[in-house]
Order: sequence, then C-alpha cells, then structure tokens
Amino acid sequence: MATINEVADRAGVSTATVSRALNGKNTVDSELAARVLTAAEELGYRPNGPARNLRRQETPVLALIISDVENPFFTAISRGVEDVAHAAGYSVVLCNSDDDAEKERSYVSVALEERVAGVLLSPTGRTSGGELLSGTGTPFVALDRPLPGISGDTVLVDTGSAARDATKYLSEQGYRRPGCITGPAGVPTADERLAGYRDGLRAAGIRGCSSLVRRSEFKAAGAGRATRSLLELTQPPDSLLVANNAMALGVLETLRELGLRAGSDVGLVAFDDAPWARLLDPPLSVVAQPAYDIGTVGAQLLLSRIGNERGEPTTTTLSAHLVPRASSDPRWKPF
Amino acid sequence: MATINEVADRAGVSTATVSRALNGKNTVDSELAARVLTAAEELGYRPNGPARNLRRQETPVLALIISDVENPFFTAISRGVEDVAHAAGYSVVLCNSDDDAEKERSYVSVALEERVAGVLLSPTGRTSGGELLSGTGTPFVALDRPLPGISGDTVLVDTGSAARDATKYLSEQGYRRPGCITGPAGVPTADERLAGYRDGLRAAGIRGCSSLVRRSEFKAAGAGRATRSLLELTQPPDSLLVANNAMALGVLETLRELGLRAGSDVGLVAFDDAPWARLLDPPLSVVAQPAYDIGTVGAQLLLSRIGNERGEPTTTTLSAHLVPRASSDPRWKPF
DNA sequence: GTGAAAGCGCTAACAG
DNA sequence: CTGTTAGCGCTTTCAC
Repeated sequence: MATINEVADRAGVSTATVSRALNGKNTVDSELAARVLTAAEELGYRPNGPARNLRRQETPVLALIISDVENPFFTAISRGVEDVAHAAGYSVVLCNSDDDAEKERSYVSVALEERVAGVLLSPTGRTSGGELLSGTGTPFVALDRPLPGISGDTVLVDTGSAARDATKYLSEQGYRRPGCITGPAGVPTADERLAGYRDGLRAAGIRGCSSLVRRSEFKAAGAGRATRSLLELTQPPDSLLVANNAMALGVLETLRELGLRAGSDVGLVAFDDAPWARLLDPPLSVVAQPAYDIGTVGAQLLLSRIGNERGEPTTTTLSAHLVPRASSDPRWKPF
Repeated sequence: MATINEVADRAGVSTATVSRALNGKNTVDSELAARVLTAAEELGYRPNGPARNLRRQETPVLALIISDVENPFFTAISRGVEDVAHAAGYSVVLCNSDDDAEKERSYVSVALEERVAGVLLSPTGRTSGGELLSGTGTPFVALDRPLPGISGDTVLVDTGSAARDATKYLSEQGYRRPGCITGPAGVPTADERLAGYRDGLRAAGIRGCSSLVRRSEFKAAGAGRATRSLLELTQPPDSLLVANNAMALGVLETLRELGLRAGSDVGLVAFDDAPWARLLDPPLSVVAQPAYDIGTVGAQLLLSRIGNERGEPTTTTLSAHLVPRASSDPRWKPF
C-alpha cells in the first residue's frame, strides 16, 4: 500500500506538504494541494493509522466493553455511545466480554495497548478489568455497574428504587407473595434490585417471602431453572420480579412449559423494556431503564475527561420507571 | 506511560532484550528475563500497540461491520466471528453501520487506515463500502449479502429456497392469498426472498397475488405501515411472509392494533428465529438462518486469506430451514 | 545470548 | 508557503 513518500514523489513535493495538504491545513498553496490530492487519489493512498497514532500519541477511538451483545439493554447503550462519539469525531469499537472476567480483562488490555482515547466499561462483576484501568492515564467511565473499589466516573441507574416500586405495585395489584429472581451475589445491579424488592415487601407490609428469592446468571437458562424451583415450592410465589430481560425470556419459557399464564396465574414484572415485551399475551410489564441515555451520558463524560476536564470522579444516577402492562394484572384474561 | 526504554534501564539491559523477553523468545537468559519481567511489572508497562503494529506491519484485529447491532441475527453472527477469531489470537471490533451507506464507508475507511488484518462486511446494500475494500490488499469477506460488482469471498444463506418453501407451506396450511413484506429493491436478500415467495406461489398454483407485495426498510416501523396498507386492501392477504425479524416486530404490532390474531386471522412466517419468537401467542413460525455459522465460516475464510491462502474467491451458501409453529396454523385458537 | 542501530510511516518543529 | 529533519516506541537484522 502506498506511503506518504510515494505520494510526495508523484506530486513532486515533500512529505510535509503532503501531510499538510491531506490534513486540510490551510497553509498550503492551492495548486500544490490539488496536485497532492490527485496523486493520493491515483495511488489509492490511505494514511497509515498506526504510524499517525504513534506520532500523534493519540487514537481517536473509544472502546466500549459490554457483557452481552445479544442483550438489547447493552445494544441500546451502544447506540447512545456511538451517537455522541461520532458527533465528536471518534469511532467506537464494541467489545463483547460475554460476562467473562477473563475476556473483559483481555479487552481492557487490548484497548490500553492500542492506546485508545478512552474506555467505557460495563463491568462483568467482581473480578474486574477495572483494576487494569485505574492507574493508567487512560480515561474511563463505568456504565451500569460501579467498579468495585475503584474511583472513577460512573453512570448508574437507580434500579433499587425501581425494584421497590415494582414490588409495591405488585402488592397493590393484589399479589400477596411476590418472589424475586435476580443475578449473582456480589454483582451490584443484582444485589440492589434484590434490596429494592425487600424494601418493597416491607413497605407493603408483606412478610413470609424470604424463601422466594433465587439467583442465577443474568441469562435465560438459569432464570428458567430458578422459576421452576420457585413454582414447585409447596407455597409458591404468586408473582415474580425478574432482574433483567434475558432472564425474563427464561421465566416466560418455563411458565409456558408449566402451563401457567402470566398475569392471571403468576404476576410478572421484568427489568428492561425489550421491543418484544408489548407483543406478548399478556404484554409484559417492565421497569424501563434509560439505556440509550446511559450511553450518551457516559460518552459525554468520557469525552470531557479526554478533553482534560479535571475534578473529582462523578457518579450520575439516572432513574428507571415502571411500565405497567397486563402481565401484572391478576384479572387479565386472554381475548 | 512507561516505554520499553524505561523498562530496559530499570532491568539494566538493552531494549532488544526487553522486547525478546516480553515476547517470549527463548533466546534470552532466564535470569535476565526474570529481571525484565519484574521491571515491567513494577512500572506497569504496557507495550505501545501502534508502535508495535507499525513496526510489524500488521494488527491482530478483525473488523466486523454489521448493519444493525440491535438485530439478533447480526449479533449471533458476531458471536460466531468472535469465537473463531479469539481462538486464533485475533480481537474483533464490531462496528455498527446502522444500514447507512455513509457510516459503512466511514468504518471501512477507518478499518483500512488502522491496517486491521481483515474485514468482515455485511453490506448495507447498493452503494457499498465494498468498493473501498477491493483493490486494497486487505483481505475481506462479505457476509449475508454479496458485494455488488465485486469479487471476493462471500458467505450467503439460500433464503430464496427457504422463502419458496415457506410460501408453499403456507398454501398447504390452507392459506390462499399469501402476501410478502420484504426489504428495499436492490438489496439482494430482499429481492431473493421476494423471488422465492413468487416461486412458491407458482409452485402452489396460486395466482392473483401480485398486488400483495410491499417493501420497506428492514425495520419494524416500515413493516408496520406495509402491513396496514396490505390489510386495508379490499382483497387483503390471508397470510404474510416477512423478510426479517425486525420487520416481524412491526407486523405483529400492527396486527395487534387492528385486533387481528396471527394464525387464525393472518398466517405468519417470518425470517430469523429470535429468542422471543416461541413465546408469542401463537408462537411465531420462522425461517431459521444459521447466523452463528455465517460468522464462524466467514471468520475461517478470512483467517485463511490472511494466512496467505491463494485461489479464486469462493462463495459459501448455507441453508435456512422452516420452523413451523402456530402462527401459520389457521386453526390455531388461544387456550 | 546480548547490544547497537536502523527504520516502520507519519507529523510537527524549525529553518528558510 | 515549503522543505529538512527528528523522533513517536517498537522489533529485528547484524555484529559481537
């Protein structure tokens, strides 16, 4: 592939002039600039990114590391990040850690070595790639979950309150034994939703539900098993708060296998408003999180740090809101 | 951030030795190697990727450019790519072109400039970033859709046959007026599914359906409008073949607004088996595409080209298969 | 087995 | 306004 030298030769100028012309510096004679442009065109010249980045000591790329590309919550975040980054002239590379701490570390490592301008990390949980990040000068922002033991800008959603509200709401709808299916212990989003659920129970004056909690990975399969184990109890829950939308898939599948309907048989509220939620029968009640906004806010924060903004690490907490639909209505009937 | 020079100074060796030690060359004395390793550790040294890539003239990264991160079909492809790439020591960066030819070109451009080892491109359609790719020495593979007018390795799915089979199947199920909602004219996957639909009609001996075709973007909103326009016809279709899963969302939403049920009122088969498809009432009949395999095959192809495999461009065609569920059963009743 | 030194392709002083 | 030149940080001959 052609280099800047070849372009310079062909245009009969120095490499410096080529560089200036190609980077749109106005300190170059328009006739020379034109010659450079056509020479570059004819040679199919493309600047060598690594060389440029090495020289400039910066790479106009943000890394976004998420734990599950197949989860609409995270892809919505990525759109938010992308829109902001793009407008500021940055590219975004999406890395899928697959909720695997090892992969997460490896991607953080790659991002650091490639000297990206900044990293947006949605930490997988306990052992986090965040340790690698702190200490290096590379700016980073934690999304959705805080980085344990590490201070840095963070964008969170107050899902605790949302979980409490959802639980209270279930009780107001007439359910007396709400259960909860949440993520692994130690994962902040999982623990926070569980705590909110317990608060909600307390606020509603409901007792005797302490055995109605199950944990699993934030995936469909585990949530399905958890559902089965709850519903086979001698005193099963009459409703369920489910901690994310991938899990909801598993819960719904199990309900179907057991011949139970959401709403009339088991009240259901799940986190995250996936596009298919309203198409179910009954439509799924959800706690909608502002995923896109997490992305935009996170990206803005990161960009301002990259732009040398000083100051204490900030934590931005967005709020989630309940979208009641028929899956949390005990009186719901098909038709 | 520490450089190789600082590590060398600290370990009391030359940069060459540091480089050798850190890259696991066995031509270095084990005692020196240990000193290098601890020095690097203490300084929090990370090799500078751009510098290394510049020197080595290669970057162990594959770029995967897809048209919609929020579509499970593409995220499944990305998992396939990632699994293969990872096993071979490559990182994958995912770029979302958002079905926008401009963004696609821009990402191809960035990939080329960053001198990635190879590019996997799921082209957005007509004006394609493919032109940028051909001619450069960078190996690339087209996924899901061919690159118009450009020869290169390609991984496709024979969705034409699948569309034909699905249409015939609708007729066997008793539907007499199947309609079709497909993507924009000129997009190969859209045209091919439409052609298959027409073949199916012919094979089933059905006539008079020529006005039952609508086109829109491969998105929910457009498909929703298309559905409405079809069902408001004086002679509306009694069933629908829908060309992808994002569109299916729009179709289902419109059906609901019109108070119609899939199956009994309007037979439905849609492309792509999304995780929520079986949870609907009635469960959605789909044409399942081997998305994950598209990714693995594409990545393998690309890696072998990167490994200097010569030979003519190949085209691999995978097949899709019908998964019949109740949305294509005219006798389906709720309960 | 180790070090010195060249150079990957580019940009940014610095001269002119 | 343009050219010369010195590196950015690393790997890799080439000597020793």
